[in-house]
Amino acid sequence: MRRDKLDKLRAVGRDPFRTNWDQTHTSKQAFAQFEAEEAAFFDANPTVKAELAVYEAAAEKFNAAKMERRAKIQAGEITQQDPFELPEVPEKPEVPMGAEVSVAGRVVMFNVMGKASFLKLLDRDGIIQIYVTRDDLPEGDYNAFFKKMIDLGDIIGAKGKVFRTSTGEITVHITDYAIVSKSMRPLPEKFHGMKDPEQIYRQRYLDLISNEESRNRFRLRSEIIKEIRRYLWDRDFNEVETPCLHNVAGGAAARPFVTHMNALDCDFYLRIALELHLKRMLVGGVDRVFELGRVFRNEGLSRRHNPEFTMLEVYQAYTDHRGMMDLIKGLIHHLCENVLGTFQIPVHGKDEVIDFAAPWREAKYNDLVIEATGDADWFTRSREDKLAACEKLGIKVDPEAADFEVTNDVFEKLIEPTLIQPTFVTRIPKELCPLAKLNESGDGSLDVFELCINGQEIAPAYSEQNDPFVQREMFEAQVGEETQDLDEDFLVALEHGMPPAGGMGVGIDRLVILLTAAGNIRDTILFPTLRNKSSAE
RNA sequence: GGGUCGAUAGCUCAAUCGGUAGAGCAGUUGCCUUUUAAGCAAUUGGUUGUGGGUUCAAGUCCCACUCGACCCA
Repeated sequence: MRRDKLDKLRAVGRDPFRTNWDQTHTSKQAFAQFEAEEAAFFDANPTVKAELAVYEAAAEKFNAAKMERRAKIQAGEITQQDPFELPEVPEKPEVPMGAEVSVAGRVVMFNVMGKASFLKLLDRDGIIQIYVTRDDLPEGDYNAFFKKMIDLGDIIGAKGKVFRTSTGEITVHITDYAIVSKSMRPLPEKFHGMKDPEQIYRQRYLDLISNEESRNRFRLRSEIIKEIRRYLWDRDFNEVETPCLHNVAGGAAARPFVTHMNALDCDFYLRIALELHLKRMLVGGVDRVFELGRVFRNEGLSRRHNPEFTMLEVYQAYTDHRGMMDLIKGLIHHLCENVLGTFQIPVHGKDEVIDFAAPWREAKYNDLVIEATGDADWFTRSREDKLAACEKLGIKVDPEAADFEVTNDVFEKLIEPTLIQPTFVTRIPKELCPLAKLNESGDGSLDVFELCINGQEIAPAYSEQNDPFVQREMFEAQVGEETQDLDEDFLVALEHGMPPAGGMGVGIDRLVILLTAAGNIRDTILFPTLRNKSSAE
């Protein structure tokens, strides 16, 4: 269909896919410039400002009456032909037009009103309206080309002076334009936007064009990442990039993806964590180090899990998990202040608000379990008694699960979902993590915390294990459970001496879910993992 | 992996008990020089996810498959 238009455009020497357009202003920049010009004019002409206020009040009444009439027509109470009176509106006081701007963007609205038209262009900052009349364009252009050749979805450039319409919208009154890139396919429905989740993920660009909420969320994600970097750089952390292809998939308990390298004829694992390489950096003397990178876990998909996700890991020498508490609290406060402009974040789908400004709770793992089970002697009971107790509590547990796994099921199913406000869960049992230092108390708990917010784990942090002998023992205990291979190279690194350090991992996607009140990890990942679908049409 | 629900025009959605597949937006053709989901008039658009079955008759009932959503493991 639209191919015909390509030929017609080319026939008169207009390239439907131009190489450039000189965009001098984005929508936001044009608004800012005009508002400044307008303010300067009002300062010099205070009477006009007063007259304009009178006019705007009248215009508002006029528009309200018009809307009311339209609503009545829609409801069938009156018809288009019924007589009607609209309130009088005084002559609009003259405000000079602003300077000329050149804008560009995708046409997302096109109202032709006879010899004049309104269009809206979507650019990287938002949406700006342009206005054109027949007489502003070269003879014949408006009827033969402007109205005929521009479709919703085309990318156009437009040049003209800025003004404010009678309804108060800042608009560019254009005198020159060009179709910069013709769209061959129609846009999604303009009012409802794109709804089908599958299509949103597969064709995210259409979602971004038609859904402002989605656009805003991904802009926020970008700003969050920018501010995380700034926060860490300001505190003298070095950003590094370590390999994605690992010989041993270590640093976490997760099933890895396996891939094959032809040149060396050997298998590699896609990394499941950043930890072991970043600790090698500590050994190498990079005392403050972080990496923001993708990790891959070959596990299920859910509202909270995508097989590839973005992780921040931070390591700081000469501190411990307590230092990490200050760091993550400071980081989230920084994001609240510099990105969101608020410390209170609503929870998606719930009538609840997370208050980051209030003091953050700190609770020991064991205390939380005792509180949730109502059993002060929980930890001295046998595995069988615990299993029986779980049944009473309505928690499904694998009957083969080890003692600590039964308890951890209680934690994950009964406690974690209730931790909505920021909570540092400390003193986690040593079986759950082989890479942290044991607490001095000798009770088998670790000097670690798990920061839980909105019922999910956001950031685990450790006082990092730097004793190579203890580390080896703890690895060997884990390898038996087939979750991790033993990373001999890492142990050799530790044997060279690693400074005492605090380390932390932050799931960026989950953080973004939290901070943007999204309901699903897939709303925070541009192109979430989906099954291949051959009929991509 | 298990359960529940879903897939109808480019998009958002209808279609009663199994009986001629419709509407709005988008598109096309007109009218309209400050519109705001603009309006008015006309008009195009479909192998109802795929494959099979039951039936005089299937978008609708049955079976299998594909893709997805939600919940569970």
